[in-house]
Amino acid sequence: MQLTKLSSSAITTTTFFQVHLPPHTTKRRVAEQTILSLLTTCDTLTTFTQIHSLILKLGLHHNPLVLTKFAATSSHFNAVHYASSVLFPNDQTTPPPSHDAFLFNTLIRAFAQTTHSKPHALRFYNTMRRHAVSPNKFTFPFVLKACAGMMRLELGGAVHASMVKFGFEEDPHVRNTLVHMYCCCCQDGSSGPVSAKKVFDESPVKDSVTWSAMIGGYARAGNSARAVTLFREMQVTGVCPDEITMVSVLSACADLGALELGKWLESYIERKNIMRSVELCNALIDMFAKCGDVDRAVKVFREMKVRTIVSWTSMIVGLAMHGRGLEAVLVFDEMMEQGVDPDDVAFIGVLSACSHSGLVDKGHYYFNTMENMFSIVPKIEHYGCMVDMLSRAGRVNEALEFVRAMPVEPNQVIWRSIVTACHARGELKLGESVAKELIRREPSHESNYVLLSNIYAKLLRWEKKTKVREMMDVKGMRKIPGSTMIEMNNEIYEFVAGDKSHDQYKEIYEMVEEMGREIKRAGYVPTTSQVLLDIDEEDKEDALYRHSEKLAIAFALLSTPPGTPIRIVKNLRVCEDCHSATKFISKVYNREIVVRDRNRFHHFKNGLCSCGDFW
DNA sequence: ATGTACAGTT
Repeated sequence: MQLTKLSSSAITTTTFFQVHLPPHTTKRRVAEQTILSLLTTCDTLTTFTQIHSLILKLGLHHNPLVLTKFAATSSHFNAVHYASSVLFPNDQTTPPPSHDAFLFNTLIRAFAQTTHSKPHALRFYNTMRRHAVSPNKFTFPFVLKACAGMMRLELGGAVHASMVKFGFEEDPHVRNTLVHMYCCCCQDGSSGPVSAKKVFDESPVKDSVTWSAMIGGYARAGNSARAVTLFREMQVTGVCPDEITMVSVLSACADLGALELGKWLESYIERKNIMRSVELCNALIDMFAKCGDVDRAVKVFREMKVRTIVSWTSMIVGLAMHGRGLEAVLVFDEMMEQGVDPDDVAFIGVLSACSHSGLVDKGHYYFNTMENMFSIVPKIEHYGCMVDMLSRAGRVNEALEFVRAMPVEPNQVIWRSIVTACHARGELKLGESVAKELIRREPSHESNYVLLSNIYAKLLRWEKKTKVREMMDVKGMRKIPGSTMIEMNNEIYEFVAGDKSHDQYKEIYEMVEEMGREIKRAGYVPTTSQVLLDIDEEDKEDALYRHSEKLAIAFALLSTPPGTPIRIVKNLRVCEDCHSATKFISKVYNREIVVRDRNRFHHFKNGLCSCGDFW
């Protein structure tokens, strides 16, 4: 019998032979083997359905091996009803006595690992409990993983309680997954991974997985400083980090924009012989780009032997972030030439590269390519990139036409990018009406008020501007305070506007005064129109001098030898005045100043900025 | 069992 030759087309032949096989013969073992192999190569739902009926016809649905394999395969097709009918063929409520925890575990694991099947993993866990099948220590990691993927905190907590009841809370595997579950479930909460930290702290034995889960949890929750601190604590305890720990630490480092830390991490990876997996290299590319050393990111990228779509996308986004949009699209083309198909994220990357570098024609080309060549249906983000691209290029009317023609409902992000363009291009009447509409629809979003207030400032309508300000006060809203971070001697310093918490604050303010005098002599004129307060011009200049990035730059000028490049990281977009002042500072003090904005870099050198004032 | 890229902006 040549039934081991397997493919979809072999099914019919196989069916023909197998249905006629008498039970309990040696041939029956062949049947079992055949089914198992067929399940391995099963790649379409149709094939899977055929195998399903085959199993039932052959009475193999009591065979634990076949059952287990079938259950696992069913998750690929989200075929929960098939799995149920094989598990409980006669009676949907009572499983045969042969169904033990192992079988349910297989099923739960299979569904927990497939993105869209996680609810079914929980369903089978409930079924298991309903039938009083006792879970064992292998059950919990799978169930917790499903809870983590669906961010079901309450459910996760209940599973935790039942885990304690069954006495598995001491198992290191289970505990690690528990930490991970609590980390994943708290991501939308403001309190951070508190429950996870509690389990973490109470774990008597912590291995690299325990630490990775916790560090990754802080990094994903946006608490990057805490993630890095935890990594330092890990080193003290002597547990050696693995490449997965390092990916999380690098991601936190990228978020902080701490280049010195990042360089140290790379040498640490080298020193400890930590495996440079593709994911680790991807994290390095992202980190170097977001910390301002995009050339080093390119170096890592070029030295990689195997690249994934994430590697290419990180490189494209990295280059775009530094205003090197042309290089970014070249990398995108190179990727396609090498036969790597871009995904939707890669297209977001290349479209935003076009948008930030004014490459309107290329943007249109890639947008069309996405649908025509790769059959990727554009999402709201892709439309957003296109609207932003047209708006930035000063083609506000075309942007509006694009919005009208697109098949999805525009969201607030898209309207805000139009208002920003109106502000920059002097289309103030249009900007005002769109901003008002935004406030009407989304009254709790601070940035809508700020946008409207900026437009009134440009129109010199101070009374209206004050009114907007009052609306914000009534609702108890505040502008997010701007802050600037700078790395100096292995410390990270953070400045906010008018900050006086620094030890050397007097010297810093004197330096700011001096900087102001020097750059004015070189031709700098303060841009006072952006100051939100309705005060006289001289006070406005004063308010500008207190901006956090000027404080950080003054601190850097005081603390580093002449000629050293200065790197700072802002939490918001750089303001017009600081952008202009920094250009003059780079010339007058002969310093290269690298500023990381909320979403991109400005390299100031000799009075010019890499963004070409296009940002 | 733990990990990487993602439109606008204050």
